[in-house]
Amino acid sequence: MLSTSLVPQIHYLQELHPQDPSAGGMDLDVIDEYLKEQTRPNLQTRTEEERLIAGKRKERLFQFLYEMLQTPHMRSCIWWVQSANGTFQFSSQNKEKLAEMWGKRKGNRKTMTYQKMARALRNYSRTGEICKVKRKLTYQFNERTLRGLQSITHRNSPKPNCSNKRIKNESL
DNA sequence: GATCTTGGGATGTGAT
DNA sequence: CATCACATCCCAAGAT
Repeated sequence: MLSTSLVPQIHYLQELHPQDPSAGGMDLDVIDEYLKEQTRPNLQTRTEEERLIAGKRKERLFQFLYEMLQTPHMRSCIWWVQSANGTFQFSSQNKEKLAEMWGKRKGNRKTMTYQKMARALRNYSRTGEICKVKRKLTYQFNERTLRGLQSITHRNSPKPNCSNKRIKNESL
């Protein structure tokens, strides 16, 4: 069928240091190829058709981000600070790459930039899906949003249900 | 002090 | 026609 990878059934719960791991520049070529694929105008028309068939609405930004957070080779752009409470962080060096991917996926006319994507992210502060945390380039999914995304991602895998109430921000 | 990060108003756009 | 979810623009204020 098609490759509308809305639901990757991967589940990575790695708690890695909030250090920027992008210094390796490991998977950037893979990302580049991805970007090229998303540029094909043909793909976009097809997807639109399939979308209606599948009853799928356009993918939301927070869904895209969550998806990227579950994608190992995207760790050069974005990663979990604490996947349990939904805090994640962008790479200062590769955030534009990620934004570009977002823009291509949406089929925007101009190139998406981190500035513009972050603006959209700030709109989430009002509705609460995602909030900014004090740390640089770090945001946090709302609990409800996070649960929703998790349940969509793996509806079949049993999961250790850790009942964590909102964890206080680590002191900086 | 230049560059980076954050914040938000205003207005436009495509889809529903 | 209205609303939603950004996209685009732009400018200003902090942070590094």
